[in-house]
Amino acid sequence: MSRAGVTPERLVRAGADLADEVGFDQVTVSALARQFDVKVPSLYAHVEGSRDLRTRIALLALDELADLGAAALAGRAGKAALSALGDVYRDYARAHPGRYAATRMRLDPATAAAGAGPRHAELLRAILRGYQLSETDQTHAVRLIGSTFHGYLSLELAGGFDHSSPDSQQSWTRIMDALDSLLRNWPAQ
Amino acid sequence: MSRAGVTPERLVRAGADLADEVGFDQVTVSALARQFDVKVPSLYAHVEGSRDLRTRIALLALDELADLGAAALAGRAGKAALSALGDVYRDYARAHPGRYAATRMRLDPATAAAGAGPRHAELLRAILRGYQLSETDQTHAVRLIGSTFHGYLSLELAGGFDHSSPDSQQSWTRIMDALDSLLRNWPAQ
DNA sequence: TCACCTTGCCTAAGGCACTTAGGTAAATGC
DNA sequence: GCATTTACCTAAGTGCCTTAGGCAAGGTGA
Repeated sequence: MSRAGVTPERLVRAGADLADEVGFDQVTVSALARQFDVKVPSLYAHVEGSRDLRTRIALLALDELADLGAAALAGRAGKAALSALGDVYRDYARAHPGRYAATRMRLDPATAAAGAGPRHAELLRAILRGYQLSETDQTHAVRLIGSTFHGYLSLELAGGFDHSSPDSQQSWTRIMDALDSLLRNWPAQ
Repeated sequence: MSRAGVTPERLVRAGADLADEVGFDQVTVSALARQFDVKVPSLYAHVEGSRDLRTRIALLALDELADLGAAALAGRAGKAALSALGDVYRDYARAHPGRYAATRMRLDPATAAAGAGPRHAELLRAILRGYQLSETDQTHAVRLIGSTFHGYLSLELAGGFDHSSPDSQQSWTRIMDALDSLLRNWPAQ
C-alpha cells in the first residue's frame, strides 16, 4: 500500500481548514482520516489524539493572527494602530471562523505561554504606547480592549447583530472611535 | 419497577447544575441518565435529544440572568446601574460557569427571540437612558457594553487573568469606571 | 371493580467518535 | 542486501446519541 504522506503539519493545516468550513468543534480525527484517505488509528502516529490536534490548530491560528497583527501595526500609532489591529482580528474571524474559534480554546498555562498568546498582549501594549496611561492603567486597558474585541467578534460570529440595524460594520467603526476616545480621556483614579 | 420521577424541568435543572460542576460541554444525556438512575433512552420521553437539552439549559440560564439583572437595575441609574448589571453578570458567571457558558450557545433565531435574549438587550438599553445618547448611538453602545462584558467574563473564566497583576477585580472596577466615563463623553460622529 | 389507555421506563440495536495494542510493508540507512 | 525505522493497517474496547418497539404501573371511565 502506498503512503498517504500525512505529517503533523498537514494534519493541522487540514484541520484548520476543516474548522473554517464546518466549525471548530466538528473537527474530528475521524473526519481528517477520511480526508487523507487513511484509517483513523494511523493518525495517532502524528498527533497524540483529538485534544492534541485541536491544541495545535489553536496554536497555528494564534500564530497566524499574531503575525497579521504585527504586520498591521508596523508604521501605525494611536487610533490608526487601534483600528488596524481591530480590523485584523475582525477580518480574520470572519474569513476564518473555525481558526478564530480555535483561538478561544482553553489551553493549559504552559502551552499558552509557549504559543503566540503573549505576543497578542504585546501587540495591545504596543498600541497603548501611543496613549498616555500609567503602567497599571495600561494593563487595565489591555484587558478592556482585548475583552471588547473578543466579545464583539464572538457575538458577531454568533449572528447576534444579524437582524438588527444599524449594521455591524457601523457599530464596529463607532466602537473603534469610542475606544480611541476613551483611551485619550482615560478617567483618573 | 418504580418510577424515577423524571420531568423535563428536573432534567434541565440537573443539567444546569452538572454544567456548573463539570462544564457545559460535558453535559450529556448519558450523564443525566446515570444521575437519575435511569437508562439513557428513557430520557427521550422528556427531551428531544442532546441538543434540545442544551438549548433548554441555555434558556434557563438566560432567564435566571435576566431576572437577576432586572432586580439589580431597580432603583438604580447611571454608573450605579452599569456597575450593578456588570456585577450581576460577573457574579453569575463565576458562581455558575456552566450556566454562563450555556448562555453563549448559538441558538436558532426563533428560539433566541422567544427566550430571554431580548430582555438582556432591554436591560442594557435601560441603563443607557441615564446617559445622553442618540437612538443610533444607543445601539452602538449596547453592542459595545455587551461585547465588553461578555468578552471580559469569557477571558476571565478561561483563566486569562489568573497569573498576572493587578488582579482581575481591580481591572473590572476600572473598566466600569472607564465605560461610565466613555458613555458620559461619547464621541460625536 | 374491571377493562382501558396513557405514560414512564425498559431492552435491543445501529451509528459514529476516540483510543490502545499489536502486526505488516514500505522507505531509509549502513 | 539486510536491518531498522516509519507509516499504515486490523482488531478490539469504550462512550455517547438515537430510534424502534415492548411491558407494566397508574390513572380514567363504565
